[in-house]
Amino acid sequence: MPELPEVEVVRRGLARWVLGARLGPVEVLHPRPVRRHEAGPLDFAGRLAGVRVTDVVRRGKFLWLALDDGDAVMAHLGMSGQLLLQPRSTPDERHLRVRIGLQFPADDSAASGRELRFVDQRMFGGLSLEKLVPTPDGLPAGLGAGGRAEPLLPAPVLHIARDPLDPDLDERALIERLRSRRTGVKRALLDQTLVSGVGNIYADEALWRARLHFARPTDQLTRPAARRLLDAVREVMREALAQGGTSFDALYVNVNGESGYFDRSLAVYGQEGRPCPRCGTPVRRDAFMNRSSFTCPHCQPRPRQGRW
DNA sequence: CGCATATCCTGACCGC
DNA sequence: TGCGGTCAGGATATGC
Repeated sequence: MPELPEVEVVRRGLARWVLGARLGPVEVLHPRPVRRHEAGPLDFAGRLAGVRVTDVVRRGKFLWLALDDGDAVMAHLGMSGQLLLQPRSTPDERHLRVRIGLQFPADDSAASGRELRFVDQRMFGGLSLEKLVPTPDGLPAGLGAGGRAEPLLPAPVLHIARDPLDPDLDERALIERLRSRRTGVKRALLDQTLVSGVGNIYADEALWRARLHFARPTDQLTRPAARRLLDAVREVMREALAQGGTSFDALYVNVNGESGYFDRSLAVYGQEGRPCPRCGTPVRRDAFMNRSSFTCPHCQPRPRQGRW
């Protein structure tokens, strides 16, 4: 499942290869992934044709192509979304949903002859055309190509909080907001309006590193504990990015949540019954929020009055 | 308002 | 072989 590190790998790939390209023609093969576009798939395709990509920006799990007409193509990969830069001759993927033609300013671009494909089996994700608006705090919206600070963000991203890798994240304020919540710490981590980019996998991995149980009430967290948790989130995301990012030089942009990182480096997520890498106690799985949470029962003891 | 939960969606997998 | 049930979970709408 694509969380922040996987989306960042895609952003880097796109920034490298799609910057400056003109979009079009656009073909929507399934209406659901463009459901956010009120005027419908045909309008979506028509409006994209001819615009030029000026930057590729990310906040949390949201990604957008800034366009030279002041709008942006916003993308969310949901659970199974992929953005692929494929040769036009490559046969359509089984779950190809949107095809976006690319015209490059120079014929010698390594990406010439390729098109951008949105592939998504389960269609929780999608693409939409959005207005770019200033951030409420006046700080940059996110980082684009070459580390450029972009001042604008798509309107639907306004309520999405800064992510742990954002240099403008106000960590002190976040810690106080976290501690003022009346819920369990994992629920808070997954709340994209508090801090963005964290999904089920990195939440479990960070909680394990910080030795916190997911049901620990947020208002019981000391400031140092909250700080350790945020550091753990950043650390696990940076490590994942380093491993997942090994192939972003290749002319191929891919995310399917099954990079080598997933197989090799997860301490607890998906590891039910396997030994905790720290103490050897078998990892435990609990149902939580209609999904699973993985913990080491020894390193992360359940609080007496936990909030699931 | 803050917090919790139902919903969307497809395909792999399992037991019968 | 087929069938029904379960599971995966990010964002959002709705409920309390």
